[in-house]
Amino acid sequence: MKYRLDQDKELSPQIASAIRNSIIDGKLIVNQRLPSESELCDQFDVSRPTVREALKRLAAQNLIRTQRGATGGAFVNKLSFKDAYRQQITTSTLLLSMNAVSFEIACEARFALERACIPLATERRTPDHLAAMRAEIHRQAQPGLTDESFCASDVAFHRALVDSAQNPVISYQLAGAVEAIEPLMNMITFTARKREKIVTYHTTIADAVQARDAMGTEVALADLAAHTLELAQEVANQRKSNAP
Amino acid sequence: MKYRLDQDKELSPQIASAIRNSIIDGKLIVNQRLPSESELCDQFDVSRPTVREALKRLAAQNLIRTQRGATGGAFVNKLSFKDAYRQQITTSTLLLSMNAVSFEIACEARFALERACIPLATERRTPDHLAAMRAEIHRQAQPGLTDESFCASDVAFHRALVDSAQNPVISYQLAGAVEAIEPLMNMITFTARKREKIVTYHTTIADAVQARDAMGTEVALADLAAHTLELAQEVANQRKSNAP
DNA sequence: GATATTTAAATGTCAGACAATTAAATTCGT
DNA sequence: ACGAATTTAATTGTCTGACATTTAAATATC
Repeated sequence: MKYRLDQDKELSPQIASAIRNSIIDGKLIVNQRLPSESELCDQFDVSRPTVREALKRLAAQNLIRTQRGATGGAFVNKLSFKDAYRQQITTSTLLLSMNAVSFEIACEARFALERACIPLATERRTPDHLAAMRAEIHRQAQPGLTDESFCASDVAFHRALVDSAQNPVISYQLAGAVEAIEPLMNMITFTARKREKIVTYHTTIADAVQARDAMGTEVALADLAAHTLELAQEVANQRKSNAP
Repeated sequence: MKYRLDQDKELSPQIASAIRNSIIDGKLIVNQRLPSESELCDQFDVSRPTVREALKRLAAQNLIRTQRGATGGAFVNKLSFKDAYRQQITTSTLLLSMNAVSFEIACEARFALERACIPLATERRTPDHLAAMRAEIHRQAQPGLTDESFCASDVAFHRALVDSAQNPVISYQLAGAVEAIEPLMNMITFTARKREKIVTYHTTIADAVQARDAMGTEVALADLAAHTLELAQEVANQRKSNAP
């Protein structure tokens, strides 16, 4: 079955698009093998490099995987939540850095979105989730911790909170919000952040989650958001007075 | 300046990765021109098709754009919010369909996340935002509307609500949640959905936003969520009794 | 029958060529 | 000297054909 391409446009995006649509429409299902490269050459009436460029585009989106060898070929990939996380974090990170999003806007978005999971999190949290949160708090209180590790632990804490909602779609969506903003947060961590205070806020949040107190959790998270913004202001002011 | 690649692994992903990292690290900044393909061949010591496969991977992520001609080449793309939206919607849609996410989980996530924007939306909404919401409600009440148009208007309504928060990061994050779940919602629209009732809920939401009543908006949205879930249950039950 | 070898099919890479596009440089006419 | 038309050069897009590498299945060998 031949597929007609518009010869006036670039070919490889058209091929990629055609295959992508087949996947979205369900004409190609998960783990199904695509035709071999030479078969695709025949179908689309193009050369192998052109087909390969199209396939690489799809591989970049994790839509297909390729295997060499006799029974090899390109297979429709089951897009895992993990792959989707990673992609989303990369995209969000680039988006923030390239569009010069202010810390205020990013921080506002991050805490607003995180708030979304609280009713479900307080309702469904298990002892395991609580333990994970407590463990990170304990880590954050240790004196020898590097700034980097502290920041990672901070992310892990919020991740545990989000995961308490036990809704993979929410976890996926919030991964981008929480983790992409981490690089911006570092700016603060490395300078003004007072760990003790953060630990206190985290403890208040964990306590409220443990008590299944949605309102209390929301308030505590809002306090943390406000505190974070204050710190950012401080850092900004210091920079202004230091190097004018 | 030569760049060393691991010859035991595939080359084009390594090249793509190296360039991607340069962009993330800021070594390559927006609108900067990358070396020409033949220069990249020299730098990485590979052939042109290999370089091109790497570039196509980056193009698939909207990280670069290419231009032909004398002053052409590959340029670092400014990832726009719009591009990021589209990517996110595609990824989310595939993620939901491939992982057999239930309607309950998706719906729960969608409304939980949308709730995130309400405090900001009620505080910042302008007459324009209200007008956009009212316009969609008016459209939804018209009798001749196709199911498809009704669904599109539904999405536009919620989009206007989200945009009222006037935070582009929130709008971007929620685009995936709201729009990716639309295909799943269609399942309902085309069967049981009672438009009148939806219009009533939308009106209640718009009224609450107009009154800058955050709590009222949250309650109205929660009601809409509950109603949507009920409809889904109905549809599921009907299917069960129709074709057992 | 188990193990080693061969074979075939597929992707990964390379080399060189030509076409198409585009902006700059050049030429030509006035 | 200036403007318009033409040429030129640089760059990406595509093609052809070849070889290398990997992998599983088929075959041969002990």
